[in-house]
Amino acid sequence: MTEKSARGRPRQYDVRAALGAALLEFRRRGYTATSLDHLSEATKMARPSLYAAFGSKRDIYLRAAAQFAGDSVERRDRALFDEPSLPKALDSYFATLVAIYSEGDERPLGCPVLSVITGEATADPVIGAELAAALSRTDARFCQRIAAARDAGQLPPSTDIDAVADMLAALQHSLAQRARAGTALPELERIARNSVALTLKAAGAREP
Amino acid sequence: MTEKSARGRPRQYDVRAALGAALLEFRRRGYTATSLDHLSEATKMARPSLYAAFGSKRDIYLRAAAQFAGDSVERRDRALFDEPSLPKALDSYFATLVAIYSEGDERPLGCPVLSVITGEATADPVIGAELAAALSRTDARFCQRIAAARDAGQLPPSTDIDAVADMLAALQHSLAQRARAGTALPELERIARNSVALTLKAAGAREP
DNA sequence: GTATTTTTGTACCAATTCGCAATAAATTCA
DNA sequence: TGAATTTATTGCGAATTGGTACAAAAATAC
Repeated sequence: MTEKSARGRPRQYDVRAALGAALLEFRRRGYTATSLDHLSEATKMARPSLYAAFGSKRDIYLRAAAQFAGDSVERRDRALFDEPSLPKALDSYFATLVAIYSEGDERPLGCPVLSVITGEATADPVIGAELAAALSRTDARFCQRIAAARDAGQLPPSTDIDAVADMLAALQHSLAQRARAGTALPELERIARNSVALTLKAAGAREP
Repeated sequence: MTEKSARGRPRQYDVRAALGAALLEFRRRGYTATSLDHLSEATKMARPSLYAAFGSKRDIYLRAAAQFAGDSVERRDRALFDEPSLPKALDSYFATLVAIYSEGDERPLGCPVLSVITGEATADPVIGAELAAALSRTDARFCQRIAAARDAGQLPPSTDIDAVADMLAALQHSLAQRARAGTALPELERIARNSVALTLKAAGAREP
């Protein structure tokens, strides 16, 4: 027996697809320069429908970014936490990351948060909080992963977890910035590999 | 004998001061969200006057950013190149940098380029080129400084100049991003000190 | 004093922007 | 079948945006 839908005219949009299309627009232009008309075209939804479905422009961004984060976090966490070897985990994580940053168009679009809302973060408190939260999440993940490696004996007991995590976060911020500036994927990959190797060297990682 | 001015009504604005005020507005809001009205108020110049003096909104940004870069490059180069000891040079350079990133308002505004135009870089080719050029200039400076340190015997002859420079550039990108997200100066300083120390350790720097 | 030049200031323009009101369309329920 | 509900659509409004035309103001030159 097919499930009966609720009353009312059926939706012509798919929430996930619409949010995905919206985020691509935001990534193409940056937050402010993406208009409701851009979003309307991309989602094939009229502006009032966008408002009814998702709320204001800012709400649309926040929901789209959250969906993207939710979709990609598993991919990234698998790379970071499922591999017992720290060097391999980091290489895999950053390879995944630069692939994400290079997705979407014929030229890289960078990070859906760092590359899209950085300009607006100071003047708009909600956007600023979103940027700060994104940075904090990344920091927390790297701290967690470095702590796990130290506890597994792959790093010295005296390892300064925060300092090493800061280096890895810096690499992530840099890759996003470079992707946004047009750096090609192979170059991003080279930078990631070299920097991971140097960071591990500095941290005193045990050879595998 | 006082110098006679040219014909015409005397200017009521100072070019340097106007461009400085304009850049502060751009740093406060990001590029697109800064309107001609914002710039007009900040510079105390009417919009037609802004056009006559500096050109379009984009021209204003580019000129203001160039003036800022010109003013701060000496400060930064002095820190980086005048100090023979690489660790001291880098510490001094990044201390200068985070001070710059924290200047301007009661909360840090980050980098006048990386923190302001990143969102617009993909859709506007001129802005994109400006972002890419800023990244390239930073890369070139770090490469030059690391090569000088290797040639002075402070780093091993086999040092991978590019890889080390990439790490330092990553730190700079990260500090800009963190400043923009509201990170306080003491925290930026801590991250910079720790990251410089780890980078030098990875590079095999000689103890002073 | 008039002409020329440069700058300032007012007024205006066309287009865009975000957001809303009202209505029509498409479904289910009673 | 009509009512209720949800969604889509058209039209609109107020405000903003980047930019321009033109006249007035303020100086020098003759």
